[in-house]
Amino acid sequence: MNPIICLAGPTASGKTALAVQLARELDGEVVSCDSMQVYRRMDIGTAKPTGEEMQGIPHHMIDVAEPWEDYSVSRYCQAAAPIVEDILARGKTAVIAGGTGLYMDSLVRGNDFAPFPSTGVREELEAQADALGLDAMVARLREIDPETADRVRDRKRVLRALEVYLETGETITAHNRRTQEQPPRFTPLWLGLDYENRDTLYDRINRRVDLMLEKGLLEEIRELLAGGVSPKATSMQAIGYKEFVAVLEGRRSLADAAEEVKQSSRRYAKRQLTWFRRNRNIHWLTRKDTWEDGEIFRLARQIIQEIDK
RNA sequence: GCCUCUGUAGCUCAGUAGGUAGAGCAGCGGACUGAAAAUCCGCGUGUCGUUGGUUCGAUUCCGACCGGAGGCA
Repeated sequence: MNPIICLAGPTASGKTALAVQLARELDGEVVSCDSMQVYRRMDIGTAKPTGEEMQGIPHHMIDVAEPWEDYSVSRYCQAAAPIVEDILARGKTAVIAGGTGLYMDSLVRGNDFAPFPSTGVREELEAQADALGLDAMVARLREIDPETADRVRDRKRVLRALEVYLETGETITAHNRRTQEQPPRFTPLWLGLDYENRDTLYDRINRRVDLMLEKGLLEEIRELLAGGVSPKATSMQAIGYKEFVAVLEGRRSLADAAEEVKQSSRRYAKRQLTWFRRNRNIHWLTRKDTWEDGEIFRLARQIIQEIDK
């Protein structure tokens, strides 16, 4: 029996409930894999599991950062990997569940990240990009790392690739190749959650946004801002936060913002599915509209048992 | 009841002097190695209301009908 289960899926697909059910069944603990649930006091808008929903199952990697900090993949992996090891050492099952594909893949593969640039390097590159234009930066990248220059065209990645080279003297292509040659850190059993009909998932997302507002999302955001969190902080770029900050500042109507949150969440779900679809190891649990709660769990259990044989 | 306007993509609309059509938004697909709930790339998905007529050919012209909006009564 594989003591590591990765449970992937788009937002609002039911990961939280299934993760807890699996952990109960398999004597496990949940390791959250969510780039926004790491922040404390961002509870409603990130759909963080409540104490009741956790049903006594230990949950890790939730509330591990302050909302004014800039969290990152590497920080996540550094903290989560030892936790997974520890769960295994205690003879329990680690249920790694969440929707942040980059974090999950990086944790499992044991990705090594090029160091953060020394102060000023990123700012300098940003300034150059502003002055010379993105094309000029791509041209510069092409001289040192043509592979990345051909593949990548968005500003963030072009600048990051340059930054890594300037800082380490190694191209990001070489760095990635080197880390990918390493054997993966963990070899989990992969499960993916999806709905047979996209519209069903979208309905759930829409309803959940309304529910968040009813639970007091606006008040939660008000308190975060009052507590000194800048609207520019990474945490405030989360869907359901950045839009409602504008409402609190009187710059847009609640109805208008709520619509955008729903739409952004739907697009986000689509991007998550795109990310996970390319993972050929995932056993997809496709939920049909007619299914009742519990059926998805029975399917998951059945798949786990079959693989075990 | 009569008159006028209107009906084209999921929505708002453009267009074809007759040769089966295109924008925005929505949607769909993809990429992704220290911001990833971020960032970026690609793709029109269509009984042109219905039905007759004219025509080699009708979404386009003509008639009728159906739906919508407004006006007169």
